[in-house]
Amino acid sequence: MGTSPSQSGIARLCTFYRRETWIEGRAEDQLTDVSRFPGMQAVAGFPDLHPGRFGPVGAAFLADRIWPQLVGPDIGCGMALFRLDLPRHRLKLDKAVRRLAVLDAGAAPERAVQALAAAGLAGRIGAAGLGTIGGGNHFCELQVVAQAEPGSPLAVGTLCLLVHSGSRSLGARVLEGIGQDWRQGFAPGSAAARDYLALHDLAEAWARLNRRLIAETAAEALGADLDLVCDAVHNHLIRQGDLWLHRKGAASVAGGLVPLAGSREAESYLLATPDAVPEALASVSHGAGRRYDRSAMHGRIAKTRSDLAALSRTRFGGRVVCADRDLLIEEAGAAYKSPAMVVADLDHFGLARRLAVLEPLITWKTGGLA
DNA sequence: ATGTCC
Repeated sequence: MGTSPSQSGIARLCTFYRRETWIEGRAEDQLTDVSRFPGMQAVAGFPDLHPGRFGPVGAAFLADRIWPQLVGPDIGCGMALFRLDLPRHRLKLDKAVRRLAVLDAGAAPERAVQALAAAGLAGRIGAAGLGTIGGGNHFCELQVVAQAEPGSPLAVGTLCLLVHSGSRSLGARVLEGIGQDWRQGFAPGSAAARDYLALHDLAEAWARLNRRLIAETAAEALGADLDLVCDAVHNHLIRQGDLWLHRKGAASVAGGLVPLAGSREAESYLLATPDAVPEALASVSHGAGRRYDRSAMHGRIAKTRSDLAALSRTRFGGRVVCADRDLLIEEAGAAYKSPAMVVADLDHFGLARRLAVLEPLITWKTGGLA
């Protein structure tokens, strides 16, 4: 673990990647910048660290103030893994792709309203948009367990759904709606902080519900029952005594199990997360981390028919459904680092242990024209 | 990240 010398008034900064792990310099600069925010107590950087708009992604920040930009616009975004009771031999890939097209419409309105009420959120936040995946790096992926370690809750051959999504336009509206004052952070107890926290908590609850409804919609389309294995939020804010823990692209280990997303060309992982290293701020990586930003990918992959066709098939024999050609290129497997290296780093520092390896079968981004 | 910006 890399640790900066701690002095009075300077945050403790710990990084959890080995020397041989490539981290973009600009992301490390952002991590240092944030560690110098007034009142910052501790910062943890993980091996999927990469640059973001307001600060690094793949990090956790403990502060005596509330910094909405360190959570970002997609409040409550997270990764949820579900087990399906569908036997693999009954899965017909192309038929499943056709059936999953219902994902573009989101959850049925009656179901969305009912789920919102059951979650105690009726009248506090809208049901519109529930069950929609969104854009960017979000997806709903059908996976199969390829390897399982002792203690894994998932057996080899089990079909799963991994859902990566958040609060859609709700979280973005929260960040935009609080004006520009947030650039200096909010003092806890201030009216601004209370307003932000109330909306933040709603957006986080909505996002968790959103992931479940996406998975339920997909499972129903496949004729399968499902049960939740784990759901780990990675963009949020949570109180820790007198301090505030901000996570940006860093998964909470509160549930003891965390899904770590691979890419279209790399396996995902189920991790056991013991929370035994206080400097890691009860957080781990949530994915492989970007190697190339979105614009750089357009310079690396041509928008030819054959290149786009290649991106729609994976080395696992799977399918990628993404009618938005730009997004397909921006989210190509080549845009991401190796999740195996990320997991190796987390294991090296005692933050996570590999329980299962999952291969992608169908990645659903968007079937409609964007 | 955004029924987003060009």
